[in-house]
This record gives sequence, C-alpha cells and structure tokens, in this order.
Amino acid sequence: MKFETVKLVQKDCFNLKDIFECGQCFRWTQEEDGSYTGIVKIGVLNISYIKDEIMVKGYVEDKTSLKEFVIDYLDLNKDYKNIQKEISTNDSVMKDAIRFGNGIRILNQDSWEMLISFIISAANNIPRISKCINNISKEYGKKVVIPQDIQNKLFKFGKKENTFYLFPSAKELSKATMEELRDCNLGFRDKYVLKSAQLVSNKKINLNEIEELEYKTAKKELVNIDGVGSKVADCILLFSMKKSEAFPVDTWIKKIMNEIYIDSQNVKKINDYAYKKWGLNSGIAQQYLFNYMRNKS
DNA sequence: CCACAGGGCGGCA
DNA sequence: TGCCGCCCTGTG
Repeated sequence: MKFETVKLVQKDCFNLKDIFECGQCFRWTQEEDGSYTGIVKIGVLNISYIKDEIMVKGYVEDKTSLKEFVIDYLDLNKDYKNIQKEISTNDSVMKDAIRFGNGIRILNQDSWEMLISFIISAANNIPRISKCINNISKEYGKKVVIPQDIQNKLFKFGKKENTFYLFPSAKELSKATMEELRDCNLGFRDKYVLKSAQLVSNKKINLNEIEELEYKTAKKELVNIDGVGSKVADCILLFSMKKSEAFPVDTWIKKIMNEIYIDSQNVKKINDYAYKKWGLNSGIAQQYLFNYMRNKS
C-alpha cells in the first residue's frame, strides 16, 4: 500500500455532499472538517475541497493509479451540464430536482460490491444497510491499518480511527457458513448473499461478462440471481456497469412518477415510460428525482 | 406492541 | 398479469 494524492480542477455539476449522500453508495462518511472518507476497492480515500480544486488523498494498493481510478470513479469525463439541459426542457419538476441536487454524479463502483450491497438494501434503511456492509467487511474483508505518518497526511483534522476493512471478495465471502453470516445481521437477505458469493466465486456468474452485454440482456441475467429483482438489478447496472439507461424503481420513485408522470403501479410500465422520456439519460434523471424526493424538507 | 424501511419471492386468483 | 403475506432487524 502507498500514499498518493491527486488534485482535480473543480468541474460544473460536482458536489461532494450531493454525490455521497444521494443514496448510491454506503461506505462514504462525512468527517468533522467537511471532507468525505470512503472505503473503495483500491483502499481508503479522503476527498475535500481546497479552494476551487478537489483534493483526493488515498492509502491505496501499490499497483493502482489514483488519478486514473478517481476520474473513472467520480465520472468526471461525462458532461452533466448538457444532460441536465436535455432532461429538463419543459419539465418544471425536473428543473427543481436538478437545482436541488445539481452536484450529483453517478459513481462507477465495483459490480460485485454493488450486487451484494443492493441485495442487502431490500426492505431496509440506509444506516442499517451501511452497518450490514461494515459487518461483513470486518468479518471477511482485508484489514487495512494506516501507518501513523500517513494517517496524519490523510486526515489532517486528526482522525483517530486508523483501521479499515475492505469489502470482501466473492472468494473471501464464499468461505462463510450460513451460521457465521447470520451474526452479521443481514436478516432474511443472508441466504441470498451467501448464494451469490458462491455463484460468483465458482464462476457460475461472471459479472464482467454481464457488464459487456447490452442493458436489457444484462438485466435479464441479473434478475436470475436469487434476491435480485428489477430494482436491485437496475441499481447494479447503473452504479457499476455504466448502463445509463437503467432506471431503478423503488417506493420513492414510484411515488413521484405516479404524482407527476404516469399513473401505474406496474414497474415495467414505469421503466418503459422513463426510457421513452429520458432514454440513455434515465439513470441520472432517476437520481435527481430520488434525491429530491428523499432529501428535500 | 405496532408500523415500516430504497424489495423479492412464492402462492393464488 | 395483479395482489398479498411473509421474510430479519432496528427504530420511532
């Protein structure tokens, strides 16, 4: 592991709070100095603003390039300004939602981690989802202890906690027994999690191959997995497989779609409506609407 | 004690 | 298809 920093120029449509608190990720927390600390595939990151720049610091695996990772992870090559314009013409509700969450960007996260995270999200709340993920990481993931000198550079505000646990690989998690996993308090979702870990570990499921498929075919593959339905599949596709047309329909989205756009409880009909209206921008449209419903007032 | 949380599944019309 | 009860657990 090594310490590395990257400075990025501030872009349009970029805000740490919007990005990390719009519900797309579960392992980022705000620190007392306003920066955000997250545990990702390559290690532990801390992101803050310094004047007009974004400062990314990381204690990461030797072989990785922090800059390359972060540009992809934070989706910095996409033109959100233009997407905002496209999806909000003649739509005052979407305009409000965009004004409210102007700095949202869709993170490009790890597909295996998203599979498990969103299986856990079913009929659950965000604090508890985070807790569950931390539990399995602590039990089965790699332990990362940050050396004191690096700790001081990574967290200038004086964070004490220096031990973190990476999200376990499928192989690591597949070694769990049902009884052990039960102690992680996943509830009824634990059997789905273990089964998925075994399938991915045994290569009966290859998430990289699924990612290569077109959206609809990839979704069909994903919903075959126990514990993965339409909503969870769309979350995986959107947050880790670069499928920008994925439109996860949960209770909040159902609510606002019924109020404003289409009067139906049928998830497939809502999906079809979204695709006709927003096309390849459906995913980001969903995030603006979800964040607006969830976090306003 | 009860309802409900960013769903999914299985059973039944 | 559409609808419903149930699934663990924590919190109000």
